Amino acid sequence: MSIRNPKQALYAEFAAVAKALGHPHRLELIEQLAQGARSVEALSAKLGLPVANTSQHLQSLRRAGLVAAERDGKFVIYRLAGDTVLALFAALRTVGESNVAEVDRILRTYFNKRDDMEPVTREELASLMRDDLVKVIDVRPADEFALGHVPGAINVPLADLDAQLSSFELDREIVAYCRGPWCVLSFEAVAALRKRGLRARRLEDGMPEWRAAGLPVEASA
Amino acid sequence: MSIRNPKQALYAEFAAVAKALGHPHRLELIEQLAQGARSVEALSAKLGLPVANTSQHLQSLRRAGLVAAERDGKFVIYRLAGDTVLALFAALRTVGESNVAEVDRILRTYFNKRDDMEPVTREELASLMRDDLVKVIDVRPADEFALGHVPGAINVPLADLDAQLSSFELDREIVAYCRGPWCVLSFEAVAALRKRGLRARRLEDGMPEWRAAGLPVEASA
DNA sequence: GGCTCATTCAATCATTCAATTGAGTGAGCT
DNA sequence: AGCTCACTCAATTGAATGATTGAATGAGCC
Repeated sequence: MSIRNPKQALYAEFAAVAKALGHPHRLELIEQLAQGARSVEALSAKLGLPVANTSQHLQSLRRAGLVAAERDGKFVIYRLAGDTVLALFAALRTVGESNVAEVDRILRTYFNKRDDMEPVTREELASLMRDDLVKVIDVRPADEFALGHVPGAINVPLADLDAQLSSFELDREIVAYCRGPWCVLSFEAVAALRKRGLRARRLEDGMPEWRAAGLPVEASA
Repeated sequence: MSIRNPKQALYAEFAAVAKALGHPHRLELIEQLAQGARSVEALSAKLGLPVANTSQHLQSLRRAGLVAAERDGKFVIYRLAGDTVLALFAALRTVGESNVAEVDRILRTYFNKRDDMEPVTREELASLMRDDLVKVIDVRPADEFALGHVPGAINVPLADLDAQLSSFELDREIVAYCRGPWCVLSFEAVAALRKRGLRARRLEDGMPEWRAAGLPVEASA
């Protein structure tokens, strides 16, 4: 590196942070870590990547200050470096959503974007839950549910939805949530429930945003 | 590209946006465009880069949806694609500031970070100006000042500061501002003014943030 | 100590990126 | 039309990145 003025030095650092976000796998890692801290092995299984590859991506995220790692026995547990990372991720999504035509196309194709899928806001759900007016289902895999979920929610991974249908009362609205704003699972869960004649809506965003909003979180043993 | 599920497709798009931010020159371009729309030539002069290189960086920003371009006679005028871009840039700075040790070191070395340089908030300045209690100086180059500035501010590029010193009343506090939160110019202006016995403070952040906050902006002819 | 397992490191190869150069395009001007 | 000027494109070079492989490290466990 040649001699730089302070501004260039700062911008080089910021660019390094942005560069670390510039790979789909690393964004997926951040999404996963937003659910809770995990080992390299767990993350590599989630993403379906070789462990060495996962490790390298995690290290580049760590060098950029986006995640932190600490050893726990044989495992190395990675976690997000702070709440600002989540805010950055959200800002990135917002820009993509509002400025990239392809993103809009994908959202309209695969998600029934803003059509009949109007989500429940977090505040609305908190209020509905106080009055016990809704049943809340968490459609994420069991391990993510275990790391933290909306208090009182029950875990119904998508594959188990049919099996558990009989336990749903017909007169109570169901609210489904997932990892984040565009987790297909909650869209599919709502679609499936409606097809069976139940009233169902999605929660806006997902678990990390619920937590970031300062709302209560319950963790399993 | 192989067949991807919707999430991977979305994340590939978001990663492309992040990648576009992953180069210091492109961040500088965004900072410049945050002051106002400019031609390729003007931007290349500002950054001190060859025109062709500037053009290519601008094009990669455009492909990512971060800036837009339109032809005006012989010139091609680039501008930011929207307010969300500024929010993303701010989020990136926040992450860098809170998570990257090197950023902290630079800020402490070159800027007197948060020591005796406590900035004036935008709201405070708006109020002080209503009562005509302060003199506001814009220390950016004249061309940036012309694209939009705080109403009533006078343009005093750093080089002209000494020459204009005599016009400053001793009993009125001076508030200096610049391009953004870490534009050295306003730090240096405040330091120089204080050395000469004047009361001076910086405005928090800079012009783009003032504009984004919905405060009034005045443009020169 | 020696074994196992999670993770990291090191080496390799293919791909992509950044900067430079010089040629090409398109709008205005005479 | 022919010229100028602002910008873009295309081709080249060297550097950086990403995926894969297999070997090293380091912490627990026997």
